[in-house]
Amino acid sequence: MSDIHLGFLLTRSSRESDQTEIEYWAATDLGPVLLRIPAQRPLFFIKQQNLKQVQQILDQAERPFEVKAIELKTFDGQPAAAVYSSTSRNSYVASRQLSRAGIEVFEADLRACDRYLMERFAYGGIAFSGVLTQKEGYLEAWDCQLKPADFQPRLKVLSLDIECALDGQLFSVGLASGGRPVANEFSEIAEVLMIGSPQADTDTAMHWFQDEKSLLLGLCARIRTIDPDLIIGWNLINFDMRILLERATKHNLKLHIGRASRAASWRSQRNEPGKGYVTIPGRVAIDGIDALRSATWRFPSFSLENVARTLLDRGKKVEPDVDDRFAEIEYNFLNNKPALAAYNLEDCRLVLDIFEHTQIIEYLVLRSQITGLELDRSGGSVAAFTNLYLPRLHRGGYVAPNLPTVIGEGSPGGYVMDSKPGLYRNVLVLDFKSLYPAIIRTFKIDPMGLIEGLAEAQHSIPGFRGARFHRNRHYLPQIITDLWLQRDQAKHDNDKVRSQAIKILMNSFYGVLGSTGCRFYDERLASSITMRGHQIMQITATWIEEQGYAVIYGDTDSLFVSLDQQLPAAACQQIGRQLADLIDQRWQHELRSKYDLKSLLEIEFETHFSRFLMPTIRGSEAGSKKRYAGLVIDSKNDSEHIVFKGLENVRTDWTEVARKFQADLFDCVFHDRDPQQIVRDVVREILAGEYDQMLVYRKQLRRKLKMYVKNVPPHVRAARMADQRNKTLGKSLKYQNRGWINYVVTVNGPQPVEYLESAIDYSHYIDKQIKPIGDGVLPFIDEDFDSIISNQIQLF
DNA sequence: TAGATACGGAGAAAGGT
DNA sequence: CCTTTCTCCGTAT
Repeated sequence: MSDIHLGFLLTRSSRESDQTEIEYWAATDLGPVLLRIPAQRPLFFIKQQNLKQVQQILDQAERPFEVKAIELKTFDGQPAAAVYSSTSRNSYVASRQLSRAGIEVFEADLRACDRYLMERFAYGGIAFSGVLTQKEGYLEAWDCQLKPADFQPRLKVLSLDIECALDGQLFSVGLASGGRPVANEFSEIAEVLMIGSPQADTDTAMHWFQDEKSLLLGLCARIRTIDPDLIIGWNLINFDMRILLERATKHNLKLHIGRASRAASWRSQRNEPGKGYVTIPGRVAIDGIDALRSATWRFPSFSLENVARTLLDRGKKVEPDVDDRFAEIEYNFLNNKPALAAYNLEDCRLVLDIFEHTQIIEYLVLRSQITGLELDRSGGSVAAFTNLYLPRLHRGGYVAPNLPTVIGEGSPGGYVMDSKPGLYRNVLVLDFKSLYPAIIRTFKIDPMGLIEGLAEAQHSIPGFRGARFHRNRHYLPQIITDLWLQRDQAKHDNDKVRSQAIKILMNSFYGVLGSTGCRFYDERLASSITMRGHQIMQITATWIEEQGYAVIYGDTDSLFVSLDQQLPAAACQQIGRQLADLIDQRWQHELRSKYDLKSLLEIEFETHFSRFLMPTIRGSEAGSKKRYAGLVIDSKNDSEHIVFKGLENVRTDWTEVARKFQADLFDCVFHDRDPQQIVRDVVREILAGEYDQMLVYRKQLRRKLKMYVKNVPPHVRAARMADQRNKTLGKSLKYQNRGWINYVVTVNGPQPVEYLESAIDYSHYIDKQIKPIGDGVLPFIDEDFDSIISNQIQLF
């Protein structure tokens, strides 16, 4: 049979022998298919001016190659030639030799399996033809042709979680699946593989193994039988998979959990031993933490307990100490295997439910379909941009440039206005919708367009830092326009996942062009975006002021407009809409007359704050930036809420008591109530010990504990004290390698909550957590923190 | 297995008197 | 002892 089939790409790799063969595993409606594409000739590019020298150097190396002049040219206008090799290895060696000889090579870093897809614009979904052969558990397509297609895969998802001793020795492995994840094709699987003699009294389906080695072999067999497309877990790669691979190595085993019984392998991250990437041929291993982060989910803690509790309202109340947890697992392994099995399986289920709740697989699949990135790839903005841009650039007649070697002065960021501090009534916020993508579309910002625009200076569009952009020869504006339309459609369809995936991608383009890790980096590109943004903001602000309204603040793409105090809400809303219309029209006119361009800038009236506070910088008269609060009234629901930006209330490194106090205080002030009582109350209650639980500081240790040498901040002092105690008590050290620390300030300095031994320093909290918040607001209503609490302060 | 810059505040360290 | 600078964290966009 040689029909056309549809599939979704799971994994990609090259096999090297005397030739390079590309292999893709795809999920299809016929089950897993291995696509084999033999005899690929990896290539890179050189300049034709170096042809002779290249021939000479490569002839000496006695590796087969072929050099061919081609129609493409480099960004500096030189004609290019392609250098083909028989294998990736030979191609790599040849490019290295040439580089060492001072000859510039282009696109030598692209993997054959990535280039093949890229050049065909194949992103996730594919159609393939070729003869299908039935193999054991999968189909194989030999020498197939491949092209892009829309295909929604139905993926088989398996959740995996291991339990082990502190030293990594395995106790059990839980496997779960079921109807809960939307995309999941499995019927219910819920089982635990455990070391030990068979026991009858478990509620869980068990597989028993006599030792670790047979457990590992049993797990491999079980996974091959279940045959999932995705294996998911919590910290799956750097914990479960790493340990499974380490234990397998210890027993001289390979972990044959891949399709076609192939072995999983591990590659360590540079400079980060113990962290890395796992490759399982035919299957994708997805860590829930990385996946949620990549979709911009944020939690104060990404522990499974906390995320499950937050999203599912399930999970344990208190997170046990690591040592206690391992101790309990070990105790249960020895004395209560049913309990261990139940615990093991529950974690698998929590992960499944989190995946379902967040629709994270749907997000990853969409991202893969839009960008061509692998499902398990986190980050990858540069790679996504390259996938989209490079093949188009080839069609435009250019080979891609290399990473920048010299970096100049860089590019400015967003424009942040000086603010006018004060307590206001009726403040409007106007926001440019996706400002940077809109600038790219409007002003035709594009890597190739820059080259061509400079060459044709007369009719091109001016940018900044000497840039000029071609009016027609460009790709990025169209790529963004396509995404923009798709996003509008997704919004119209109420498809939040799709809309979110597109938004993240569009917003990453500007960052990529300003990143030296991207081969298309050019200061003139990033500056032409941000500096145009500055200009747009400043001009728009003058237009608003011409209408008689005060602009009191603005940041990057938003402007804050103060209206008359007396205006009713409906009138404010109307002014907001009128201003937005006026601004859109003026930009249309302005850009048409000045540059003969169609403005795609769009400003939206986003928020009406009925009350608003713009604070001053602490200890200064100047208005603050990136810090404000406002009261929004939702007339539909007859409800209201206060929006905090940048202030202590939204900062996780401030104590709960401070955050709550700030919320209460703003509530008072925005409703014209006298705040004296709540100020006095909070001070009295802190001193009375009524808030002790809310006085905990929580802060990240963003580097290794040893690396804090230049100074020792409080959270580091607390962490060092904790691990000192852990050491004396023979417990494992918790803070050496980054992480979070909870501490309390005592009369003897900061102390970790788990080893709190001195009295809490209440005066510290009043002085450093309550007073600064009072001082930030009270002067605006002619009150003063110190005077309000003057008779209480004598207490200490 | 490389998106960006701008900003504020606390507290330690360094520097001046 | 007081002021300035530096380090660190978390945040806005």
